[in-house]
Amino acid sequence: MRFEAVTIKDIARALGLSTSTVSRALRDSYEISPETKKLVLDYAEKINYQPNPIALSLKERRTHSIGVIVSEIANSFFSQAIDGIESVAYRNGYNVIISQTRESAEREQVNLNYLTSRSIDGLIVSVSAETSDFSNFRELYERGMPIVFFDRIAPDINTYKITVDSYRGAYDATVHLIRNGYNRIAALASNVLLSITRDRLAGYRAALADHGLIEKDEYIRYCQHGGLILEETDIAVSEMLNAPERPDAILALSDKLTTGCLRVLKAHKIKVPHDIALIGFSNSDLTELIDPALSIIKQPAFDMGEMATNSLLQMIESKKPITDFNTTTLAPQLIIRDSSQPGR
Amino acid sequence: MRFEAVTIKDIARALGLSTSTVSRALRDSYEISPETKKLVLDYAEKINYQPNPIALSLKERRTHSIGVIVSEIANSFFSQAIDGIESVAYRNGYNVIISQTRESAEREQVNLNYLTSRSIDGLIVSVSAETSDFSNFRELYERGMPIVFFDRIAPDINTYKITVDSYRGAYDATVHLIRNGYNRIAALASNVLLSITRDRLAGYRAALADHGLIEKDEYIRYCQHGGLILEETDIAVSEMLNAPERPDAILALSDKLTTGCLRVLKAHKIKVPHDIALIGFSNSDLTELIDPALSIIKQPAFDMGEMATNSLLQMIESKKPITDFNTTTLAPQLIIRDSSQPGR
DNA sequence: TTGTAAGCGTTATCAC
DNA sequence: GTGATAACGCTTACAA
Repeated sequence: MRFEAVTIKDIARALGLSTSTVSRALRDSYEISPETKKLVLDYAEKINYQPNPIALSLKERRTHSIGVIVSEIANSFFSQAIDGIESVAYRNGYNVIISQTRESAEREQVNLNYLTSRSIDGLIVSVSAETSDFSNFRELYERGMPIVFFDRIAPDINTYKITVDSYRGAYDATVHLIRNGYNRIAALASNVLLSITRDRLAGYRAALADHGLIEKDEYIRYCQHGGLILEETDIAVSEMLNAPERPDAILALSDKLTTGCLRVLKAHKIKVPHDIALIGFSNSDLTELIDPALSIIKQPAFDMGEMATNSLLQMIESKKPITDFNTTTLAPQLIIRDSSQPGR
Repeated sequence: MRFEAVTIKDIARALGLSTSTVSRALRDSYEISPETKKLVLDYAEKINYQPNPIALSLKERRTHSIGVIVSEIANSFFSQAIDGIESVAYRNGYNVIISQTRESAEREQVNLNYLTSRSIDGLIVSVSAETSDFSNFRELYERGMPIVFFDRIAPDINTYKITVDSYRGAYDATVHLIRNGYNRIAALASNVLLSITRDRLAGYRAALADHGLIEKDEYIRYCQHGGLILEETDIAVSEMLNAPERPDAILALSDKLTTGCLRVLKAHKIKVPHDIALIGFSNSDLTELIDPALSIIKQPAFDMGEMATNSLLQMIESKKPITDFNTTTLAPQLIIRDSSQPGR
């Protein structure tokens, strides 16, 4: 099965011209006479000529494609971010090539090799939960591949980064819990390797300290696979519940963990917020419909995708190398609903 | 900013060989002596040679990329389907290029032009809600581009199609409502142009007829943009509520419409299922957490993505043209929870 | 104003 | 066993 294509050569042959004349006529070059132009243009139109982007890519050494690496497409945060990426790419004539790591560093590496080797002009990445070694990204970057990180960033690579103020999001959410009278606040965290896990935990800890609460090890539980497996979340939450002093509130530090935590609590017949309050990072559109209406820290995912893409395109299209990179830190949105307030 | 690449030429020059020898050595050709092979392979390894996929594409006239056109990425059903598509593509060494129509036929057309002209080997499509004219797809298809449709299909194009039995899904859900004592059942539908809208409505109507219930025009409302705009859903649901005899149950015919309908009902302070029962098509993971736990018709989105991609790859890689296409119809899953049962 | 030829990176065909 | 050359589709010096 093959897609049969019309080429410049076909036009040239049909019209008794050379390929270069046809090429120039198609690009409306000043060197070509109006008559020839019209002739070529009309004929091209007639036989529905479409330039071959592959040939152009080979010549121009750019593909007008950008690669995207995320852990999981079917996830509110990432699908919203990809939505933003696609929007900007579309407006600028770029294709978006998607791949997912499923939180595996190994798969991330394979995807990286696969996407690069010049079939893309640039890369937008949110690293996998397992990634501890960023040398592959660094190496690629140093060899000239424009890369922008968003959300889960590579700390030591000097390029554009789009993040939200995770520290503040966790801090504010924790303070909100404290103000509502909770003082045995647990944190359900993703993989400790992730930049965002560390930032969010730092915010949580700072809020506790600022309010004279003592941080307890048994109140912090990690999920290596970011809650991709519900069982993992189940174990983590169960451990919290079995702590000598059961927590009275839980702060969940990622999308999957927030809803996963609620699922586990419901399975244990624990009422939220009556028995335990819950607040967490989430980007689902449905959190307000949930029972109880979930208090969340929401990230501007769509905007992050847009901004990451704008920065990337700037890097790709800049003539001179960019050295002055900045990290854009967006504000998370704290949305208080029922799950984190006593008496609801 | 440019990605500097190592080519076969560089290797040839460095080793004092010809490019053809290097090429053959790299592909482990029997014509090349073991010593030369080792020399080339070692050097290629050392300088991290990666073949240029663009050059290969030009030569082989295939890109190992497949295009995907959906209405919206940030939608449970589509993101799960894309997940399935990416999985199969990844296993088979294909890239996935995503674009979204946002339910606009015009944008669909632009994306189509943009993706095709041979920068992809095949296309997976779920048409936009607005699409009434399939001639662009047909033309492209007849010119040799492999296309597979899923979910929202083009009825008259003879190729692989992956759908769910929408008729049955709607039929069974309606019967379920009837058996639970509801007899003023309304249907909240997406754009009437869509194949799935018509199929689902047909199932709904058949169930009513089979149980001696009379279909009423005022119980059927359409949303032109598939509920992409909440306002549209609000108007449709409000009209239903204002019918001379208010419906006692609503069947929502798409993902966005199901949750949108619940949102509107809640805004109107209408209790589900006490005042009005609700069941609808949905692929969200969170429906069981919603208040009330939503009864849904779920589509095997991930599987559909996988199957669509398998069929497409078969078309792409088949030597002889395929003529014997089949339409795969998967069973929807009816999940009964609280929103559609009286006394819950 | 138009044509010729080289080049983008690779492989297939033909020579030697 | 290895090398030259042409070709994939297109653009662009350079010639005419």
